[in-house]
Amino acid sequence: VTPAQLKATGAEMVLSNTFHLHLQPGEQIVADGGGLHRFMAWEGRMLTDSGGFQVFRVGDINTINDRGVVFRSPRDGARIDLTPERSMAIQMTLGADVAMAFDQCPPYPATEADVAAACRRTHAWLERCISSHTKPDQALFGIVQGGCFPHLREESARVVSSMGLPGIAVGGVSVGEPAEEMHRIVRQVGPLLPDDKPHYLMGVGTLPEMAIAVANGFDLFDCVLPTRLGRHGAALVGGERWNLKNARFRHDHSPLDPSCSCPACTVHSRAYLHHLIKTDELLGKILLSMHNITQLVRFSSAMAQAIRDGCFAEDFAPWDPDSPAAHTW
RNA sequence: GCGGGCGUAGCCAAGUGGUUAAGGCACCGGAUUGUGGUUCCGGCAUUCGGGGGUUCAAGUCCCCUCGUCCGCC
Repeated sequence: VTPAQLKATGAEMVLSNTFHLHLQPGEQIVADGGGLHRFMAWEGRMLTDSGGFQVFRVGDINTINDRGVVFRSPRDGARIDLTPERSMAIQMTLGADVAMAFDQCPPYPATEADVAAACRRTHAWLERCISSHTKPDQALFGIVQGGCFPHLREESARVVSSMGLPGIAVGGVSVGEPAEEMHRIVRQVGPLLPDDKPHYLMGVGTLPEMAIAVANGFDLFDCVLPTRLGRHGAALVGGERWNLKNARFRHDHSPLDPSCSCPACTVHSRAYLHHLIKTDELLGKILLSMHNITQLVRFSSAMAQAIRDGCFAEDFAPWDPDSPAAHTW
């Protein structure tokens, strides 16, 4: 979607990816283009991921030790050497408003010993990130690890909270663990974080999971889901996922979601969206992505209103007419 | 009229006597959680144009028939 289209959804912040931008086009080109905001013409806030997650996700790691990670570029096989210092340098060059610490995100499942080692390394790397981060107009957030082990989570939350950073993230979730595990971690760790700093839950997620997280003190999220679902033909409607490929939409000329203000819903029909998706038209993916982002923004606004009105809870579902928070939707 | 080729799912097809008839597209579902992004997974022919025969066994061989394409008159 274009920056103007994204702005129209009500979104205020964009996450950009250090790993991918480093591989292509390279951070120097972004800097030469006036920095990330100007390069992509996004006037709102921006955050860059550190690349730590992609290292674990993309695999093909040559070596990983206390110094950093060496792996092969999945794009052209080139050797990539990523350390906390290097990640900070790249992120400072990119110039987002928020940079993320370079962490080690263990896969799921992982042994307690492996997760404990990843925590130690993540904490040591965090100190190096702090030392090498010298861009005063850019915030640096630390990341809590600890997998599914409560005592490791608790220790990591304590260590990361003690660093005096302007924001704290919880990572190592939504990496393939059962949803209940993730909810347990969110409920445990959220309350352990300092009240006066933004809490960022990385990689989450679905609307119900955002509500659980907000109920436990989280403020910030990022997730591929709204756009990935959009690209694959699914729409978030009334708390459900609808697959627009389904034949039931072929003759349905009503609006996708009559209560939604996005272009997909206000100017097009379900039958047309179905047709665009079935014919693999780029416009279908764009419209559904915009719709899904709009739903996320709308859900966030509804949560904020419900908190002000004293009717917010973990099972927040404002689209349900029987919900005490129905008026926020 | 004569000679030859071909008929297998909605489409393109593999199969040349031996367990439950490849595969692809389309179609019908499902999945997707710190962006590897046109992805992944599952379903979809009790039957091979139709009929008869040979054989323990036929999509495969034989006969008839229908359809279709090519060549020659």
